[in-house]
Amino acid sequence: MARSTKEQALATRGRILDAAELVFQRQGVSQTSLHDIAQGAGVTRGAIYWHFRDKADVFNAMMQRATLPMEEAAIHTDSPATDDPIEHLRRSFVDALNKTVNDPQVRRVFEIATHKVEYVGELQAVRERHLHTRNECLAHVQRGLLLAMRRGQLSARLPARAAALGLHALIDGLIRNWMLDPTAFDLVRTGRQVLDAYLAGLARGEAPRASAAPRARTPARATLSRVRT
Amino acid sequence: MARSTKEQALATRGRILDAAELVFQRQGVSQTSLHDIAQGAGVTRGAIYWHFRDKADVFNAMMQRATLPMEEAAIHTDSPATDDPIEHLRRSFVDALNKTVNDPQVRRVFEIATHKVEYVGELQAVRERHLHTRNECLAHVQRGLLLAMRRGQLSARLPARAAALGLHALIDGLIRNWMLDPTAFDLVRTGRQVLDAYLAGLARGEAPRASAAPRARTPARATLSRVRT
DNA sequence: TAGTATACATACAGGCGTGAATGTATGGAG
DNA sequence: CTCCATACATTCACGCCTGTATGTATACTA
Repeated sequence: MARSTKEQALATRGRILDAAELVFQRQGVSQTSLHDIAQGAGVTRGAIYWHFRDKADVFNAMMQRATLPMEEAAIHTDSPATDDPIEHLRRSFVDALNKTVNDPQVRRVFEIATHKVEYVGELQAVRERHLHTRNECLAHVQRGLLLAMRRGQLSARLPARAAALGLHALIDGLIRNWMLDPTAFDLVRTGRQVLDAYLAGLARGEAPRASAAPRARTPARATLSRVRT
Repeated sequence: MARSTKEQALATRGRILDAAELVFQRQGVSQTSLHDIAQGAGVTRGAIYWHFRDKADVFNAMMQRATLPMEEAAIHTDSPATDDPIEHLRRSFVDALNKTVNDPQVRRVFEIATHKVEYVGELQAVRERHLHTRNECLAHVQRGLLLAMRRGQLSARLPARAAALGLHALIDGLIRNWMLDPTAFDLVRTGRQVLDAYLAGLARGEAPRASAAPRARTPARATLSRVRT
């Protein structure tokens, strides 16, 4: 065939990644041959081998294309030292939930990364990149919580790291469980509710100690009254 | 070779499943051939084809062998209508965390099911079984929370279903994140802390009301009466 | 003790996917 | 206008894995 111009080549590359997303989601990564992807993209394997080294390279490119905007957004939200770190975190998480629900590409790639790939061999590196990203996110959350503790918005009964771990696990677990069956519940609404519940728990302190203590303590209400859009 | 007695045959079957666990964990399910498993078990593919239909059948048997005790334990904890449902739930979850940390087989199979398999084709059924199990667990948790609400241990500000969803997501997310890097934090200790924090949040009510979405339509009070076991 | 079902091992045929090698036509630089 | 790098398409050889068919020796049963 004929050689195309650079923009066309880039478009071809994009179509290959688009096709990879769809086929990966349907058949799983390992059950997908480069022929399948090529067919989906309307090209031949030759085109794929031109743009990428092998299937793992296609996978990496696909992941990067989808997660880069997310990571940049996450990093972007770090700089502003707001006067209300709690609300800042809250909004970040709710945004993530919204994006998960509304952006089909994010959902596709997320599902692939969650249920349609085996992290083994070459893909192991991807897993470690995930871990690294998670740790950065965790550190970010931890800083926010620490700030809130200093300002008296949160009780310091449990360490900031543990609180951040829990917060992250809560959102991560919610998203994962929602992806299992998106009709099971409203991710954003439920997410807001449980997020608020967890933050409320952080605001007051620990919780029901071993024996059943019906917890009729002081309301300690004032802490989180200052929430805004 | 020679035919072995029934116990020996059963032992062979067990060795095949043991080998499958190890090889699946190392190479991933799809990258593992029946020859690999046979070699790990010290038999030939013929033995595997005698005991199982194909690789998916081996996988299912492996999953079932590991998860059956867990599910039975979960079901077992349902019956006693304790007078302290919160503490009951708390102990169940902490037990799960302990088991995750201490039982190497559970950890192996969990990691395989989480990161070393693609839920596609025949394995899709496994995923649906997971979902079913999760729903049962969720219903169980929900009943416990509802009971606690009726007894005044918990505020009924957010519906029992959402609270259960969050509780489940919290534990699930914690376990998943811990599996990513078991050295990152102490699962049981951190689990206890965030669990208590979340329950404390449930005990008091919601917390920061987001002025963003002032969905203060219904008094949100009726939720308690609307939900039933 | 003979026969049969069991519990495997071995042998065979076929398909499929990969990677590399090769072909080819065009866009752009000089 | 020429030439070369680009952007693919096509072809080929190889290995591996699967499923099945067949072999075989033992345990059980009557």
